[in-house]
Amino acid sequence: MQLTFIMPMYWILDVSGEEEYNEVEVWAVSEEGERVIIKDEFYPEFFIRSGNFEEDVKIIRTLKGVKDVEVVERTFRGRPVKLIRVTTANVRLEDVADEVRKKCNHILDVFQDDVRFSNQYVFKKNIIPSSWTLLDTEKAGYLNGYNLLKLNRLCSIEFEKTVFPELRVLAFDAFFYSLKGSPDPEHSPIISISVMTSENGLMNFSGDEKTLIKSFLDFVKKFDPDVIVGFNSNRKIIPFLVERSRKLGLTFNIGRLDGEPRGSVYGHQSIRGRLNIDLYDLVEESPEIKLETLEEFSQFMNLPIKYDTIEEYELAELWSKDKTRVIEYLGQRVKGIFEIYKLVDEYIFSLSQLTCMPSDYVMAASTGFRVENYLSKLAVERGEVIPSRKEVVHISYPGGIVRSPTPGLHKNIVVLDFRSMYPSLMIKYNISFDTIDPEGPISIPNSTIRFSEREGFLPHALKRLLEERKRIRERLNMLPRDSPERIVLDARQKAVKVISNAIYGYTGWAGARWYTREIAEVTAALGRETILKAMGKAEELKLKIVYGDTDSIFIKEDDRIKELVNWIEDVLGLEVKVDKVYRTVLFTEAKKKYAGLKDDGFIEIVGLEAIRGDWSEVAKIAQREVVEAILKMGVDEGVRVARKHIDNLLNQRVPLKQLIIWKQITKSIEEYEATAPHVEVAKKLIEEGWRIKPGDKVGYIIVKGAGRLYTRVKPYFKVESDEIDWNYYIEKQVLPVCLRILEVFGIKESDLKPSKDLTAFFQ
DNA sequence: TATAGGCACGAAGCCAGCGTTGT
DNA sequence: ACAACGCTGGCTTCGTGCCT
Repeated sequence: MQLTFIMPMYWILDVSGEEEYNEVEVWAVSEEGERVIIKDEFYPEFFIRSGNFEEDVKIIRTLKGVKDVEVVERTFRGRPVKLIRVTTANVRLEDVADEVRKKCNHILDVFQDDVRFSNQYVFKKNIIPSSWTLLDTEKAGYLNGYNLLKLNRLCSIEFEKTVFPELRVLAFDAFFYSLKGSPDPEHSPIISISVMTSENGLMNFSGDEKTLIKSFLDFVKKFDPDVIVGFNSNRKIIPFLVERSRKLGLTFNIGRLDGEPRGSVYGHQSIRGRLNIDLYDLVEESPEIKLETLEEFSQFMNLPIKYDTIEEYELAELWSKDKTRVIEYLGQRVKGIFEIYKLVDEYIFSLSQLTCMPSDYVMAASTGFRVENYLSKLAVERGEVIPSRKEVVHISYPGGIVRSPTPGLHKNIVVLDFRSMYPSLMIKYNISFDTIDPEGPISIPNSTIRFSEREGFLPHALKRLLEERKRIRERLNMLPRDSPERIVLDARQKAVKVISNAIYGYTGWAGARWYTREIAEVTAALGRETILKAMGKAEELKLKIVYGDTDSIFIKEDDRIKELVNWIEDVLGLEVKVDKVYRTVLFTEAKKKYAGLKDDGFIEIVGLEAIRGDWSEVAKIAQREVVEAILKMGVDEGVRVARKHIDNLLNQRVPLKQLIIWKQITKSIEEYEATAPHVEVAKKLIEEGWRIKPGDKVGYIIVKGAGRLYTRVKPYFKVESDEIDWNYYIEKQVLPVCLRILEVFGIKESDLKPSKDLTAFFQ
């Protein structure tokens, strides 16, 4: 019988635990806004497939740390299996698993010994982080001023309550003092820490270092934030503050219980009882943000924050000269961090709910692990055992088809897009690791692989995601534009899309627990078939195809497009939509590069140098203007614009900042086989005390001189204007990118460069 | 603690061919 | 006369960052 008394509802902030003590620690916020710790007992488990159950069970029972042993039924990749379930107590799971591997003689497989304690708990108890949950608890005392509760029973998750609670948010950032090179906690003091909260506004801590740290920590304690948000806090700021505090004999305890932040999985710094969110993680997954700076991120989010940017190399010097300006800039940064956070929190919590990862972890985790967590949760729900992570060799397979574009200008081009092509194909053909069946009724054109009819794990996951997205969007469309619920729902549908779009790629990822190359391969093959069939039909209908890539077709506007769309939906059984219409679109000979003019006058540039992060600003601006001129006015205007930019360089009228070329260091310096300009710059910087790790970007300028390019590069902040090799920027930057566009219209290099007869050039 | 493959394009690296230079 | 040297052009490989 269902009890009807009112049970308190909590929003799950964070789940963590101590495996050795079988103690789970859940931090939550009640509906009334009280912050509580909820403790629960939990015994993690792993599974063994054995060749001799009787004997192995006997041995396992004698092992230290084994609480319970039972033979259970599960499925593994869809097939029923009998497994030994080992429940452990007072030990680390992996230690018991290692012992089992050593002592038992008939082990065929071990499962789930590598699934983290808190994950096991969340999956098994069906707890959804960042969501409202009815909990049956009893009071068990106080801890550091927080009500400590003991969990009796988890009741139910309140899916209907979508709006998140009011959390206390603290944005922060810090500057360190280093005259030369990157700061290091051993020698570089903390200059200043700034914080911003909605209640207290902007605050700054400067002055004596020890006092500064103490007052910052005091403030954190007093304000008691649920969320601490920074930019580059996981990899840089927090580890630095922890180390530096230690050096000064202090403990950087910013958690709700005593202790320092702990380095955790995915490079995340775990702060007890609080969510530690690093916005840099979001920058990394937003390809639109090239330089990955906070300034660029703010701009990308359309925030009207003005930054008086100070770069790292000039910070120390400026600090001695003008402290106010440095503190001012730090304040601008913190404000930016705070404002950005307010725009992305719904998305973060949605991803957290979906993947069942606490929100700070889900931010730090990459796409593959988010997908994997989502699938793992589903697996436990379905009695499917989670495979271990194995090291395998990956052989790549053919992917999508790209059609060569018809070069030139095209008027009125319709872009037809398949809706979620790969997910749809996986659903349509029931493609999954657990449905591969040589005798199965579902055959794949041009392939020997076959699938069974019983709904597979991945199609099930995908259907759930697609239905969820549809449901959310239906609800969303009924709500007023700016309503909080609508914003939450919109964030949620985006999160769902991210996960469902990544499932195909996940199956082809060698690091995945459910890595199944055949699945990815056959899905890609079906994708190729689909687009080829669609293009064939388009041609049959006498439609003019201009270009196509993987799941999109660019077609000259025509009434028969409707017919094509219907045919694709009826015959191929897949959804297509008109994604956009270009009034004019420009193609060169190259694939994956074009520029289109939309009806509203907006110019969309795809793939061209103008949007790449590894070209100088001057070249990017020049190309963008040439493209715009051609699309809006004509080729002559394009030529004029290109000449103007070349002329600017000839007369050295371009600001140094526009000459910087930024390139990423993608691996450790020793691993580079070839000598490259950006690597040489990195080497120089390292010699001078800068720390450069993979993922960092170096900015350089080409200076005058002879020989290889890598002998003529300098870090941008060391270049004097009389050293600049202006000719390089003409010949190797502006000219090639402009010519790439103008060549399509028969313009040659000589048409852009000043001839001996100057009157002809400046006409 | 890397979702996948396809593609363009610059610079380096290598080699053959050829002219110049020094002995 | 001829080896040593250096330049040039053609081709391949490395490296980055984009597209769907």
